[in-house]
Amino acid sequence: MVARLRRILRSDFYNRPTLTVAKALLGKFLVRKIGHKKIEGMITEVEAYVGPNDRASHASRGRTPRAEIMFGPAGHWYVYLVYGMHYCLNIVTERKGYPAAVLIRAVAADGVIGPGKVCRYFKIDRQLNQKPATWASGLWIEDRGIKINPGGVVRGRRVGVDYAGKWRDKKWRFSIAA
DNA sequence: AGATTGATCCAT
DNA sequence: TGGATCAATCTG
Repeated sequence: MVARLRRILRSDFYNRPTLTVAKALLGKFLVRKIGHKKIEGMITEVEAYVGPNDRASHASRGRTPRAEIMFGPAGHWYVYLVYGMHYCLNIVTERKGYPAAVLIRAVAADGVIGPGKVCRYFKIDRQLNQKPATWASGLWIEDRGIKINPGGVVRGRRVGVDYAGKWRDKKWRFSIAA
């Protein structure tokens, strides 16, 4: 019997190039703790939003109150409302002062679900915005020893960013091949 | 294909 | 202060 690995990812994991972090997050486990209950699922799809010039990123308009967290240190949650009804969950990456984050687009838990449903399923709302991804905050990511080999990763264009000019075609969406 | 929904941002 | 925009989902 193999010992069950459960290692909570720390800030040094997130404080690396965003594309590296995005790919490395595939196969990791998102864990939500509410009281004595836990909600868990494996991350299956992510998107990278990188730097101040990425027009698809909220940070491209500078340090606005909403995007400010993306300029902060790695390993913090960025939760925001889209379309007036859904929350999206992102984890801030790279060094303080460089705005970047990875959007958690899909998680395998009772079937694969999209970004709005991820937040509904995991009971994530703005209370978690700007909180660290630690046990204390009630939402973190664990390494459970699952390795995704590079051949099992699908690369594609990001979703819903047709307005983003030359940044539209960046293949910064990564998912686990079905 | 359209409705829904509201925070955010920018132009006025 | 008002209007356009939006990293989504559901319904028909």
